[in-house]
Amino acid sequence: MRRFTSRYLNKVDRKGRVSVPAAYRSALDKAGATVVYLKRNRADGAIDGLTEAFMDEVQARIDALDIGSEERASLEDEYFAESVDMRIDPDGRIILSRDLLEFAGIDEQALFVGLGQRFQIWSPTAYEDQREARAAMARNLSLKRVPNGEGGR
Amino acid sequence: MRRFTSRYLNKVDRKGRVSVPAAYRSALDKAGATVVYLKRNRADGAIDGLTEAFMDEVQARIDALDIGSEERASLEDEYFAESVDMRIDPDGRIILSRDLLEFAGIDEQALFVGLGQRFQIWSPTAYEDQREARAAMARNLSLKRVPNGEGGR
DNA sequence: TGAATACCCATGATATCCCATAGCGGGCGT
DNA sequence: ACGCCCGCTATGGGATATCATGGGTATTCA
Repeated sequence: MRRFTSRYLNKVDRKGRVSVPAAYRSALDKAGATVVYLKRNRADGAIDGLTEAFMDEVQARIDALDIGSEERASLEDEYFAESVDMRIDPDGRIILSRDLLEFAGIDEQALFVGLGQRFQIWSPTAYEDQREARAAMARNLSLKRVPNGEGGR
Repeated sequence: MRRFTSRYLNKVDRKGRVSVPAAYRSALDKAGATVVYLKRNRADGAIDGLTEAFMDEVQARIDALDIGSEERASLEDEYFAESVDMRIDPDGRIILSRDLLEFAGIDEQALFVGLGQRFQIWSPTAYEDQREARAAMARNLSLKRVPNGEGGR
């Protein structure tokens, strides 16, 4: 599996553990990653699952900015302070801290949603609430071709 | 872990000791660092935790400036004169001097904020006060691709 | 000699690891 | 084409290691 697709509804046990869907784990293995970055996404209230490779790219772009600039500080805060790096345990699970569970409104069940390069973890009800809006927007959008020399990686 | 992420709220005991979050210690080990530089950050009132590698990058940028320029002298002062190097004790703690505690307005609790290559130590209330401003700025920024041959290290 | 610092140990809470089990699906052979 | 068997996945529980924190004691330096 090369990218994150489909949806998986998994249980959160009372220790806060959730199984990462096997398909996602295989996508992560492919990238040589044993860690996942979980980031609060304040735009939609979900938890973003990001790969090490993605964070490396973010890091590279931030490193290119001026040290001491407010611009750099705010981006560092947005990407790193809002993220947690999680190891996937031997059984394929991660732990969602009380903090993250509360942020995303997750209690018993966590919905994994594959979005290609990244995935999200939602409270099932919260996802349902915004799903129609996303679908409606997608119906009115088309995918433009990438101009030469851009859209890297 | 390879970088500083997330936030950790730790207690400052009456000797001025604070535990460095285990994840940060492992990031420091990974970088082969035994010392951390603590620097008063006069721009935002927090304490910067900087690695040897980060200081090397600062040094490189300063070395590129004109020798004898006021600009260079003031940046040297800001980055080197303001920094103290801290040893981490066998239990994973550092001591924040009365001086530093006062500068950052920290009393009982110290908030560690991971910012990728560096971290900061804040008074929880002071951090809260400026957090929204940083978030707002981040929302209006995007991370541009690093042009070839730049943004190195 | 006194204050600040370094080092040692103790403790509760939490996370990490290990093992066990149930259920589903795929593959295989007949 | 059908059914059986095996392996993997998701999930639960218990044992173990690690972490943050507190206190005590030695040591250093002025």
